[in-house]
Amino acid sequence: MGKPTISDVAKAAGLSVTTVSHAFSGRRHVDPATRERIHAIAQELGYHPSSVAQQLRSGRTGTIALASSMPFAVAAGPSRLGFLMEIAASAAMAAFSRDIALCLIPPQPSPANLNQMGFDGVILVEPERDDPLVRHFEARRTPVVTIGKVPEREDIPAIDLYSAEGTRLLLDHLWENGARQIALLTGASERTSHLEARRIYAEFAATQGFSPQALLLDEAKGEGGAKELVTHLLRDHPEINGLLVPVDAFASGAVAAAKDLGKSIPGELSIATRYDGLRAKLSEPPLTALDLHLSQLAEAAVALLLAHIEGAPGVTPVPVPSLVPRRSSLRREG
Amino acid sequence: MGKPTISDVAKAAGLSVTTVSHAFSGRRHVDPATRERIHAIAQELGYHPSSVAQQLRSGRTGTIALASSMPFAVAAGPSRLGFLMEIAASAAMAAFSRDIALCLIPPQPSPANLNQMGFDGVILVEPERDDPLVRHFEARRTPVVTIGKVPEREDIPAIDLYSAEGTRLLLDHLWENGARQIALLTGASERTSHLEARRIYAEFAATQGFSPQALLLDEAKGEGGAKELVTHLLRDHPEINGLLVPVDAFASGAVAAAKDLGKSIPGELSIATRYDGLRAKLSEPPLTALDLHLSQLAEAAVALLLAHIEGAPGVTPVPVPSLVPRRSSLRREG
DNA sequence: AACCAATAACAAAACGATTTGCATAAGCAG
DNA sequence: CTGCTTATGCAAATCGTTTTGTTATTGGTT
Repeated sequence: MGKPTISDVAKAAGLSVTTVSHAFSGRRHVDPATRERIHAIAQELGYHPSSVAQQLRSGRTGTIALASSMPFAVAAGPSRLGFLMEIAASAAMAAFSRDIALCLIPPQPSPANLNQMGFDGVILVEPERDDPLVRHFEARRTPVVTIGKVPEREDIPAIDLYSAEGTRLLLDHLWENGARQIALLTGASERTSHLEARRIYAEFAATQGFSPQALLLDEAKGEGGAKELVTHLLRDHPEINGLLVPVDAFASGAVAAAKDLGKSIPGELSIATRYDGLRAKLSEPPLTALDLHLSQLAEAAVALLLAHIEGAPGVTPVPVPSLVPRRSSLRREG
Repeated sequence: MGKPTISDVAKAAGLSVTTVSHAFSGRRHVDPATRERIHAIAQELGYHPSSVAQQLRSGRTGTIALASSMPFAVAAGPSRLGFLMEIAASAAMAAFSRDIALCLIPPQPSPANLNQMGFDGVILVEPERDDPLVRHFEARRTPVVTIGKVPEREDIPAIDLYSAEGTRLLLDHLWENGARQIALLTGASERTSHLEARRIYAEFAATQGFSPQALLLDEAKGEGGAKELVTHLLRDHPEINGLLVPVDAFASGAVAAAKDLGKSIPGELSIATRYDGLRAKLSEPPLTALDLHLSQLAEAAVALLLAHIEGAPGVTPVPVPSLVPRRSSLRREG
């Protein structure tokens, strides 16, 4: 025999299921003595209301999901500790404090896979233009909010990553610390953070009067691809003495390339990246990066999503990134 | 008008819901032409079967949960990057590849909180004796497997963390690298990993013939508590030249204490910890630790849980920890 | 022409709760 | 004794599927 149901309890108590239901939900008055008895019997039987049945009735699952459209190589990475997991931890806390569970959706799920699960809403991390997951959930009328805007979709509620501001912080820092020919390497996909980085970079180069070198690389190529690309870049353009590489996996590759070429960091080449994760911290030398305040962003995203589910508009202010200067870009005196 | 239901589709197609259901599930034959038409209409209406309704019918939610009974201070930690998240990432992948979603349950949930959500099973990380979460899920007849055995509960399927073996590895290493008076600091809770560490440590001290110094500390006290405790320990027992501190937050505290006292690491004091996470890697000096092969354990746990849900016994072999020697304990030549 | 098997679709009963509208009984004022 | 509340509890509909048992309809055999 499986788990006891409400009617098992009703039967055992000699009452109707209605009364038992009311005794549990408190939506209507039931005689205190009866309620007491019902609870005792339920306890004894080990009865607990089925959440699935409640969900069916109420139309709410009490579950939200967290997904990333980034390729696995970047999103999870070899050490599995990254951006996404940092957000996941905070989001789980934030959701849970509101009596909501958080489901993890690993990178690049098959649509068939996703259909099986019911969420009240989804937080999507760093979506790209025409993101397939956005399409998927919109088709299903599942509310979506994103961390990082969906390009050209101002209508989708989003937590701003302030990529323009962050990029500016990093470029200014590199410049102030003596880099005069700065190159940029971003992911090739059309995510807001990359788009903004390229835009701000172009502006910056124009303002400071150096000739821009902006490279794109497929994110799935990971560290190895970046190493190869940067090796060529540095060989072809020996004048480059600063490198902005927002994708941290790429930054690791860039460091490796510089080492291979015998370029000292930051002596001959300054490097900065975006996400201050394991890679930035453990790099030799450690990489200048941004504190994106991910845990606050995650909390804000949860709040925004829940507001969106409720139909409330809701604007959540979030912090702007701050600079974490490290050895990879500290000023050379020469 | 809410989301379209199966009967909306049936109505639009002039068919019965039965036929539509079969057209989707393929459990019975429906005329290819009709099926085609049904799919077209469903597509147009934006219909997708409600997973909640399917769950109610099938009795399966297709969701498992991951929970830890560790206090937040240890489990999530300041950086939110730890043990648990590393397991979470791998478990999510493993679950997803089997068409199952993984729900994150943050540390120390309220029981009321848990009731709302329906899982087919739960993976519990490092439970302690009489763990409240174990009790909770057992009362609900929700299948549970653990990573790290539940003390005195051989009946609960578990993925072995091989704490005895790991402890022995670390102790042998410390000894071989010159530590002769080794103290032990574990969490005060009764988790298998602590219990085994204490047991093996006692054996080891007896065998090697040094006088054991085994300290306990409430896990919630975190790094600060450990620093204070270790400061006293080192002051009272200047002969101690090795320290085994499995809880990485405590290990950070121990390093801080040693530095405050002006003890050089590893010159005057060798330190080793268990989990090779951010703390161990970023510590100065970096800490000798164990590679617990968490991602393999997580996968094994998922497999074990699913087997358990199916009612199959199933034994999953898992790897034994391996040593990651670092500067904090490298042999001094003196 | 009668019979049987296969095909295509349907009606209705689950799954386990919540919710609404009623029914019965008791208490009390007039 | 009638009428009106208040206190209890129940029956039945509902949520959106899946599944089982059945009914027509067809085509092929003898």
